[in-house]
This record gives sequence, C-alpha cells and structure tokens, in this order.
Amino acid sequence: MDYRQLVAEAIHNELKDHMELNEINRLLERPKHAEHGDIAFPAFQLARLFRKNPAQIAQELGDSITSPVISSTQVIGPYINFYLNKKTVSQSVINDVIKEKGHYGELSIGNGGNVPIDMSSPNIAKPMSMGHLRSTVIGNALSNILAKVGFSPIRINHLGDWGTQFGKLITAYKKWGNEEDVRSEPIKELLRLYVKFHDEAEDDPTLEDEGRAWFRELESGNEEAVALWKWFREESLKEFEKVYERLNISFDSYNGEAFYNDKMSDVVSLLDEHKLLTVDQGAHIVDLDKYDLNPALIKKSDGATLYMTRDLAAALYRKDNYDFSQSLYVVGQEQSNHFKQLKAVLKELDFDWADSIHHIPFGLITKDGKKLSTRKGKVVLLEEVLNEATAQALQQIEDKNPNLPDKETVAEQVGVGAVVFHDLKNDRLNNFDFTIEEVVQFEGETGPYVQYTRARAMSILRKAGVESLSPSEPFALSDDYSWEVVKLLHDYPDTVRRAYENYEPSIIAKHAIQLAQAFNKFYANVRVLDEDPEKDARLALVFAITEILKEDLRILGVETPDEM
RNA sequence: GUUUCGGUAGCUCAGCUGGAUAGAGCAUUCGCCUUCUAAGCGAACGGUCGGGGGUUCGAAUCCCUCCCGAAACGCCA
Repeated sequence: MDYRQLVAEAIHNELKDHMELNEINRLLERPKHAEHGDIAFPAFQLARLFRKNPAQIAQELGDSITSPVISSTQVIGPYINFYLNKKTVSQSVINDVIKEKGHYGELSIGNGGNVPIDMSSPNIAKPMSMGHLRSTVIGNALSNILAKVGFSPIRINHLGDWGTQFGKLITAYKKWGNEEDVRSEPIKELLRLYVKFHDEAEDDPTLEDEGRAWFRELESGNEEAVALWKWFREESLKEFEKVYERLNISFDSYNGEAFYNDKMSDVVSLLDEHKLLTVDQGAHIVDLDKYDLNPALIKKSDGATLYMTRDLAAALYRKDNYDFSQSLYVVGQEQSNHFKQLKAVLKELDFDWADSIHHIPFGLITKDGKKLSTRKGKVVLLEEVLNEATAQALQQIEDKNPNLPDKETVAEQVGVGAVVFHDLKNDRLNNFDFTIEEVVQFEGETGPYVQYTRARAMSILRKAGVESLSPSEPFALSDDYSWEVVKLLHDYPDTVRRAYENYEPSIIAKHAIQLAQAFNKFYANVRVLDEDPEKDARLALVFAITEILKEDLRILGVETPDEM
C-alpha cells in the first residue's frame, strides 16, 4: 500500500480541474511534529489559484476530502492535516512485508541492465588503507542497491597492478629485501621497501633513475622483472583476499591496470583516427577547451601511456564486454576532474554512452587533519582497524553476554559491522578525520546498535516460537509506538529508490537507524509476549522489523547475528 | 589564482524537490533492569543554521557577495 498516493488521489477528487495529481503528490509533506498528523497538505499554492486566503481554503476543503485510509482531518491555519487509519494501514504494510520478506522494497527500474562498478582497486604491494575501505564498502552497498532496483551489478576490482612504482619496488627489493621476509609478511615488507626507497631517494636521486629503468625492463618483458612483479602481485592479492573475506565482499572481475596494457594502442589509434590528438611540449593530448577542462594527457613526451589512456581502454572494454546501461566509478572526489575529462574524451569520440558513465566520488579520510600518504608511511591499516574493532567487540561480549555461543564469530560480525557501518552512515562526500575511538563505537547511531536491536527482536520471536509467518491474518495495530514503526516500514521502497537515485548508501543506513530507534521505543513501552488481543499482530510487527533491519544491513554489507 | 565540495548544539552529523515551534547521536548531569538482551529507554543541558544582501506569502534549503576550511588544477594513479 502506498498511502501517500491514496491521500493524493483523495485530494485530487476535490480539485480535479485545478491541480494535477502529480502536483498534489509533490506538495504533500510529512509533518515534523506528531500533533500535525501523519501527512499534510499546505494550501498556499491554492491560495494563489483561487485568490483566497489559504487558511480559508484549507478550512473549506478539509472536510470534503475522504478516503478509507484517512481516519480524520484537522485544519490548522493553511494546512490540512490528515490522520491515517492506523489499523488499515498497519495491517496492509505488515502483510506486505511478511509476504515479500527480504524482497520488500524491490523495484524494477533497472530492467536487468548491466552496471559495471569500478570499486576498491587497491594498489599491489601496498596495504589496504581506510581510503580503500570507503571505495570497497560504498561500491559494495551500491551494487546491492542497484540489484535491489533491478540492475545487474558487476563488481570490478580495478587493481593498481602496473606503473612506475613497480620499478621502484624491484629496485628496493634487490637492494634491501629478501624472499623470506616478503613471504612471511608480504604487504608489510613490501611497504617497508617502498617507504625506504622514497627515504633514500631524497638523498640519492639516481635511485629514481634505477626505478624507471627497472620499470622499462618490466614493460619490455625482462624475465626477472616480470617474475618479481607476478610474485608481488600474487602475494598482495592473497592478503587482500583475507580482508575481502572479512568484509564479505567478492568481485566479478580483477582486471586491473595491467590487464589493459595491450589495449591502449587501439585507444591511441582511435583518437588519432578522429583527429583528436595534438602534440604539445612533446606530449600527446586531447584538447578539451570547449568543455572548459584541461587537456587530457594521452601519451607522455617519452611515449609512455598514462592513467587516462588506460581508463579510456577500460571504458571501451567494459562497453564492449558488458554492454552496460550505466558504468560507475567509486573513486575519491579528488579525481573528479579526471572523470570529467574521461567523459569529455568519450564524447569527442562520438560515443553516446559517455553520459551513462558516472563518477561516484567520496570524501577524504585524514589523520590528525592531514592527508594520508603511503610514500611517507603515513597510513591507517585497515586490517589493524578491523582487528581492534573485533577485539573490543569480544570484550564487550565478555562483559555483557558471557554465555553467548560462538563469541568469536559474533565479535567479528559486530566489530567489522561497526567499521563498515561507520563508513556508510554519513553522506559519502563528507571528509572525516580518522580516530579509532570514533570508528569503533557500539552505542548510539552505529552498526552494532542496529544489530543489537535486531537481536533483541529475534529473541522475542524465538521465545514465541515464531519462525515464519503467512500474511493472511489481520495484523492490525493502532498504538503510537507501533505506528512509528509501521510508517518507517511503509517508507522502505521509497527509501531504496532515493538511495539509488542519489547513489547514496547513507540513505539506507539512516533508515536502519530510524527503524531501530522506533523499534527500541516500541520495545520499551509495549509488551509483546504478554497475553493480549493484539499479541499476534505485535509479533507480526516484530517479525517484519527483523526482516527489514536484516535487509537494510545486508544492503550495507553488515552481518546480522541472531544473538549478541 | 581558477574550479569543485563543505561551514547547522561543546564534538560528529540529519534536515528529501523552499513550508507550521531547526532534529539525532556522542559528551555532561539525572532517572529506569523481580517483566521479551540496559550494546537499551526516558529526562535535562545545549543553536545569531559562517556574515551580509536578494527572490518569496514563507529560506538552514534558491540567487548574489564576502569570510573561513578541504581538495583538484599537463607528462602519478
């Protein structure tokens, strides 16, 4: 049931010749204060239309609007406030959820269209940082949201597995590294070598030359260089897999930068055929003046290709391979310019699908107010954050629920859940300064709060012996605490739609928090298991809540322990 | 300097396409476990919505301008 639509139709019945249904729907609003009813219609626009005082219009119109979902109407000044029929609406909404369970809120906007999502994309030989976490969890949540509204997401891990840094790394390894250390702790050791290289290079600039030389060797297929590269890549991937496993995220493709090595010359020829390339200071560029953008650098003055070249190759490959309906890039906002250029170049190539490419930017994570830098060894290691969160979750369990079975598993779900939820709960463009205390929190607007809320609800169902419900029974409720929950359940499809339209997982996270808050108030004030004529309906509501909280968290990539 | 984001309670943030007395969480203080998990609930405290103009019946929200912060700005990705 969509009661907003029903109310709009009821109003439209009275205003047929004066206002479109859509317009009415647009004007309807949810009052901020409970004493203003459940849904309100302001009469200001009508005042202009009828050249009358809006309060007077509201007064005249108010009583004539009727509908089975409206239980009463109250006019306050220029507002017509509607109170909905709680029993009718709650019964309908609860049954909708019970019928559809996790599928509730699914939409068919996507028509099954493929949507490659460029996400995570860590650099080989570097540890996963909090920054990669953002791309990973936002990308994952967006994939789930897209699937929920009918697209077929394709998760692509565009690994940073090529570039001059490998020349530097090979140089550093040959100078200061050994096989054993790399094997035992690959990322840590490779990072140490990488940082050492940059330290030493400050005093000894010839190192940079050596690094470039080794990269040239790698590009031209030098056996030793290629072997080292492959080895570094494998070891790194193994480490990344551990993290992805903890986050419960998998990919459909690991085609990274190296994958496009043999596909870039085609891009260059294509640009050339379209007469788009010009030479400037020895470099090949595409002029983008008419887009008010800097030129896109396609080839360096030494002939080497660049990031842009590679991303063009990737965009073309994805179009050919997936025939996507849209293509997303979950990449930090500091690269906005790059993606504007990318789209502009594709437009210059006359590809009409250029507009279906969307950069999904996100804010920067800083530490002590400063940008993180791998080169300077200034990193927040994701794995350490997850470990700390899990350890604290375990401590919490020991304190509060020491008899809980399988504590370690739950601690992992809660700890990781806290970190992931924290990353998704705010507008993705917000910057934030990393502190472990802030990320690992279990109270208030956090992942564990939502998980805990659901665990309490599950506990009620367990005690009542409810495992599943069929939607036939009359689950009508009318108390205020249930009503707040019912309204949030009702809003779910619209929430999903908004999350999709804005590519914004935080909209789902906020819904989860609101629903959890509403349920906790209900829980504190309404006894579910007591014998009461409404007992079955209350259990049905609790069941509906567990389903939607679980679905909210599933979309965000947060697990849901039944007990904690 | 140019462009793009941002400035709302002590801190972190909501506030949907302008609407009725600006909301949460954290922190602080206080109350609630003989009743379904207190990772909870309730209460108190806390705001010139960066400043100034403008549009409007109505502006935290839209426009202009100024101040402050962050990021990007041709051979890194």
